[in-house]
Amino acid sequence: MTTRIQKRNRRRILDAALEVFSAQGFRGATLDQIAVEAGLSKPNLLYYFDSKESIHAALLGALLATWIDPLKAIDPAGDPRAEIMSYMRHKLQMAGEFPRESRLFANEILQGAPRMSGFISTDLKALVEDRVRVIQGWVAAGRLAPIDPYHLIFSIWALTQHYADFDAQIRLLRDGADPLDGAEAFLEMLFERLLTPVPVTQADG
Amino acid sequence: MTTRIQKRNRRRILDAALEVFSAQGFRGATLDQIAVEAGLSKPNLLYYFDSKESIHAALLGALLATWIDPLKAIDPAGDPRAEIMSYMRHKLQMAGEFPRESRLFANEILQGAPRMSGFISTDLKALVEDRVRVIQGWVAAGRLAPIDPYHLIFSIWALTQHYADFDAQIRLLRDGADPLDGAEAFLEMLFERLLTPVPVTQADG
DNA sequence: AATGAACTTGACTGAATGGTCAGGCCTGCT
DNA sequence: AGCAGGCCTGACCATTCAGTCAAGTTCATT
Repeated sequence: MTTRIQKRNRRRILDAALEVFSAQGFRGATLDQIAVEAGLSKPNLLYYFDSKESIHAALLGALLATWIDPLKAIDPAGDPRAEIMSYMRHKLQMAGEFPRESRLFANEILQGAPRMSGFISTDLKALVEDRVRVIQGWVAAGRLAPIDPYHLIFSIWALTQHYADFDAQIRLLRDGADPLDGAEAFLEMLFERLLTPVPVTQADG
Repeated sequence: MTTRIQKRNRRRILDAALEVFSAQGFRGATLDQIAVEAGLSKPNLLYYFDSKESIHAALLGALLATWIDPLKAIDPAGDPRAEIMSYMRHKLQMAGEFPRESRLFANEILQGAPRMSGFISTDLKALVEDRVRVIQGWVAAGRLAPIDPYHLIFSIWALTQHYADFDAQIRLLRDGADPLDGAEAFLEMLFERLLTPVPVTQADG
């Protein structure tokens, strides 16, 4: 069983580790940094977790569920455009609320997903393929303008996570302003137009 | 002056270092890895470069110019939509041709741009601000539908670099298919629609 | 062929870092 | 209060890694 102290310290460690891993990557992070950030001694860290690796694994494990939930929430019976817009909004909100998690994930993928390829090529792949089929179904039923479902999903990921992952760059370019300023309105417009079939004009014909 | 051998070995080292740094990040990369990849001994690496840091600096330095060139190439006198589409296409092509450079850059920004904040907050910032003004000028002149110039630029960066930076994930999700398959057509459509003003329909009024 | 400069390397050093361990300190329970 | 188990730590170890160096080899030039 887990005691009160265990709960508190595990939480502290994971929070500190998220801070450090997301900012430095796995190899760049050190147990000493995490220990300082957590306000614990290094041996005490290793009392609660077997190794640096296992702290990282715990973080990734916790991340996976939260990461794919919004994609699951897409309702095949709902209005196609509304469902996709809602998914995009949800992802953008997560980029704002959990930027460290986003960067942890980005670090992992950038390095070739060494500790996540299993999850990606099984669970995530199955889910994405399912959602791809949902979107294809919408298109086939004439409820959505023809679109490549994979690239639609990738574009939502790219555009929303960019605000968390490239936060440092955006801040430097915009005098420290919150990177998400104006992002929602912009993405709203972007996806609204992307999902709206363009009327054929005489000029094109 | 630089000899034939110097030229060859410096090139080998930088190429090997790009391979390793882009895949492992600065701290994750080791001089031994780079030495093996370059087919040289570690002390020999340090005969050509002062330190690990200076190899990295050389790579970033070389990257900067190539990185901002396309943005410079946007012509204020050209057709707004054509110029922006051309910029997007150029960036996408770079993601395909220089994915390692893109990941090197992504690694750097993810870690908070510790070695690039100077460049970003001066040169790049000035250039981006200039291009923002160009786009605002186009909008003011009625040559382009109203749009937030910053987010337009960010969206081009996000969408194109995603294919290089998240290459591993996309490959795992699409059975190893080239991530760029279909990307150009998709982005073409996306930005075409984004930059095309939507006609007002009766349903909205 | 001779010579000096450019190039190369095995063997090394010191610092950083993940992890161990013996022993001490709390905390909750009786 | 006493005590058993959970909690914590200083000191330590082994490994990794950036960087050094003295000594050798190759190259261009004459």
